[in-house]
Amino acid sequence: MPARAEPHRTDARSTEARRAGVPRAKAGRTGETRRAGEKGAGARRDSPRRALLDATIGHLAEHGTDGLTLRGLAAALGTSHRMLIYHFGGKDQLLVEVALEMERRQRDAFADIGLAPGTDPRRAMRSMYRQLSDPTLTPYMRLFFDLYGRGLRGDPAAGSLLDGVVEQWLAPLTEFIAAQGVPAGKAADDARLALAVARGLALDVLTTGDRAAVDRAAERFFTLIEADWPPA
Amino acid sequence: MPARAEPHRTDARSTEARRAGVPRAKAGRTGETRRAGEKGAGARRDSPRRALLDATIGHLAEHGTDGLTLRGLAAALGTSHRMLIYHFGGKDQLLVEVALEMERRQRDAFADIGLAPGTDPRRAMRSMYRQLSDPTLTPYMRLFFDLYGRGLRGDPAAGSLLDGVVEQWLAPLTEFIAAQGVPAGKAADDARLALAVARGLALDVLTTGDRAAVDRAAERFFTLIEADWPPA
DNA sequence: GCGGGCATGTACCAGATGGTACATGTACCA
DNA sequence: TGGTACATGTACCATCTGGTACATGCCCGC
Repeated sequence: MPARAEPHRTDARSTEARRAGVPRAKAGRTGETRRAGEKGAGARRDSPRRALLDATIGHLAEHGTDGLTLRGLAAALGTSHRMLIYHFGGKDQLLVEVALEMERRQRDAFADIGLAPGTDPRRAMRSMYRQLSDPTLTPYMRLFFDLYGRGLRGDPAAGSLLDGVVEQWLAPLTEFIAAQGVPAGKAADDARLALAVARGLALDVLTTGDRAAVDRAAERFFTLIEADWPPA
Repeated sequence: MPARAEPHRTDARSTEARRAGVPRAKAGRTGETRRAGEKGAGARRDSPRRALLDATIGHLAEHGTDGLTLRGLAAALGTSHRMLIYHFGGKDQLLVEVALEMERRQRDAFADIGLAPGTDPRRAMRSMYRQLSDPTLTPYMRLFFDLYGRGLRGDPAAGSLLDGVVEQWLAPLTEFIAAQGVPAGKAADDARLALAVARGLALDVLTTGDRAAVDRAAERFFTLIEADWPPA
């Protein structure tokens, strides 16, 4: 009976709790149960693992996923690479988890963005844009495109990010646009276009850093598309 | 006097000649001249190197830059990793060269796209779009975003690609739009917007593969922006 | 026909990497 | 108080990586 039995059960449902410090143990559970084991069927909690994941995302947002090594990451987070393997099962699975979490955050971001019906669409659109282009998010945007690229490249670890990256945004956008009185088919096309604009401009600002110019281009888009909507 | 003196002079100006087979020697020149040397000041020609570079780009377009290893690449191209180091000086420099070449191709692509003045702008715009969205280019598009991501991530090797990715396209686009009678400032904003649309839709089609939907979204953009142009 | 320089192959190396083995610390529950 | 399961630290290892050393093939100009 070798091996110690370790966690990384990939249940990871956890209820928020961002902004954690690194781990430094205390409570929580996990349970790798590598080959045999598989006891303790519970879905207790997470905590060192959760903190590690958040810290990892923070680190990747800052430094990118490119030269990622378990040792380097661990050193930056104040752990040992042993712990990363312990909690996540390995490098690839860590990245999978990161991609999943990023996807989750994207979804949450959209939920928070407030498409409350009834608000002035002109206002709503611009407030949406303002929230998405918040400079605070820049590192995460970069990480988003980093993982996006990985997924495009075929990296299965980042694949999960790609799954809903277009469709998931299309649905609410289409709904919003249709609510402005635009016929269904046209609304769907407009939504796809709007998403492309958002992604394209995000790339632009990440590349050039010229926020003012990008803002102007966005404003042009809003103007163009509003002009096409039926008058309220 | 150790070392054999090898090429990778990074002159690489070469006059086209795409579609070469792998190398398999024959003529050409290069000349690494690592530490001392530096003799033969000429800018003779290229050929094994050129072929290697083209083949590398082909391979990267297919497999991405992610797990790239000199040995793996060399095996795929039918050479030894020794030769890649010989001709390019090392892995990083190879990637730099790839990025530079991709940037060159982008520029050429734009030049070929025919913004001949006098042609019907409605036609010109759509022909531009058709050329850029040619399915044959898909792998190269993917590689483009792959390198783009690397650059965003701070990889100095891919940095050269990033330098002009936005501005270089903005200039001719602005010119084209201004030629439709749009005032200068607005034309610049429209150009930036159009570029964002192009990049965003390209990402979309790479992700979803739904060419028809993307074409419809593009068409929506053309319609919107044309409606805003002064009548001919 | 021969010499020099480009091109290539073979062998090798030091370093880093992901992962494993094993010993141990620690908190909670019975 | 003792046990059980999670958490962590210390070594260690096989493998692979980029890069180097060195010998040699091969073409072209003299």
